[in-house]
Amino acid sequence: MIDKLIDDIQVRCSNCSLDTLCLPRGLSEREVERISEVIKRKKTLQRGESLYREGDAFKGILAIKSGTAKLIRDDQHGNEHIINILLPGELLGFDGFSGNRHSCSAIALETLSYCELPADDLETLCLKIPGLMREMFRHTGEKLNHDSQQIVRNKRPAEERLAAFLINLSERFHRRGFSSIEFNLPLTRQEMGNHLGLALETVSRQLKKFQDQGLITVNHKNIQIHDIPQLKKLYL
Amino acid sequence: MIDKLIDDIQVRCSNCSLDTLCLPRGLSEREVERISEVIKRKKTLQRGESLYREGDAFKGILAIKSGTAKLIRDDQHGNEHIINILLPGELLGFDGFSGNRHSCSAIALETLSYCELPADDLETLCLKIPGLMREMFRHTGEKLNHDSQQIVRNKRPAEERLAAFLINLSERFHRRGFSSIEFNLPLTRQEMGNHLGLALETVSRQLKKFQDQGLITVNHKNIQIHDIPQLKKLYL
DNA sequence: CGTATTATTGACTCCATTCAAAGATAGTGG
DNA sequence: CCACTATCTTTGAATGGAGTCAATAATACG
Repeated sequence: MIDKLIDDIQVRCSNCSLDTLCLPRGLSEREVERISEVIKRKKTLQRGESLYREGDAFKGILAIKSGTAKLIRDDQHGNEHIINILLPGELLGFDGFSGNRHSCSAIALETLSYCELPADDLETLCLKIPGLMREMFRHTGEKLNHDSQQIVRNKRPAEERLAAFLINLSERFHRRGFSSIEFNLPLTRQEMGNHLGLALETVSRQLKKFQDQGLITVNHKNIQIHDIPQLKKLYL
Repeated sequence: MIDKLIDDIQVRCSNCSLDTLCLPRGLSEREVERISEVIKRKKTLQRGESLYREGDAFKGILAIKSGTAKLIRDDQHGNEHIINILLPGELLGFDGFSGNRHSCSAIALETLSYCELPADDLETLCLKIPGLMREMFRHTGEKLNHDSQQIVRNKRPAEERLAAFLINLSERFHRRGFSSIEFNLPLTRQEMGNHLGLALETVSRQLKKFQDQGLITVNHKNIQIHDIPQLKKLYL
């Protein structure tokens, strides 16, 4: 009973600490109020549990509230390919837009809570709230840009890919109020490899090389970045 | 004067031979009539001319009427990366959805004619024609799927990438009423390399290998596919 | 017909993968 | 609390696929 009340309060986007990052970012106060009425707070997941699986029916656009997730596709050889990493305030589910079936799976990388803008309401809501439609288009556009950027980046040498990945994480953590120079990788070496198109050994060796060069300090999943400009130089 | 009349007639989607492939595919007859009123027929382009350039303001969603185009991003080293190839009836421009600026350039690969659904009308039209909004979402979803598929495929060996590329072209030509076993590549070896993340020499060698294996016959840009199932086996 | 672009082919090189083994960490249950 | 196991990470050595360099050939174009 109390839990339900708390949920009702927390799910209001205007009370959410992520309102400057998440869907509300591009919406007016009134518009946020209206989408708040249909946004559903979903149950918390543990590492390894899925937000949705490839082939699932599209149920709605999701927003990470806390924790991180990976967006993956499995190939015919049983290898996992990580298309993207999702941080709090980021949206996912757009891969379900075509054919109303998801073409990717979304898996929690750690304890994760999230919200859902149900598919049923999405269309009606877009008609009533033009700002929402614009935001949906903008977000899909950003996803497209991310993917094409990824296609380009994956052709570069291991050193550049990893440098770009670290800086990208750093900047995204920073925008969420975390430190940009010290954070924990939400991924294993294997997963970083899957994301960057490298063998896990290559990731390990490359991290060590950055450390030997004094650019970073690696301690298992903990990363300290000492020289952001130098790291950026490697791929810019 | 006469030209203008012809244009007015041709631009009506219901009279267009591509109406089963292009935007009209997912729309009712009435809906097609309504979008026809705002669709603009654009002037014909020659090889190398651009439909839009990276950084350009988003002006609308485009549809290829005849000819082919490439969607590219240039990296910091002046290398061109081909994100996608566009055939008649296919839509492009979605990379302009975020920030109202294009993040890619679209360049004609041969003489090309195309239509435009202007950005100004897009939003109002989506509000009036729910089917159009659904179609826009579906198309962006398909673009996302294509890109993530590309990310996965680009990690595979050269042989698989090229086989998949040839079969993909074959099937898309087929859907447009062309032969699936004989067609002209709209790309140079260099461009195929740029698309598949390979050196042009690798493309050339790999094509020769397929030919030596009796899978295809290559004659400059002309390709004859002799054994589609075997070619598919290489990557499935 | 000459020039520029595009394609083929060979030889060499190198970056990243693969294979292999050892070391470290976290989680589990006795 | 510690042993035990599974998972993850590091490091080395060898291999190989594709890139680079270079020269030639073929084609398209003005």
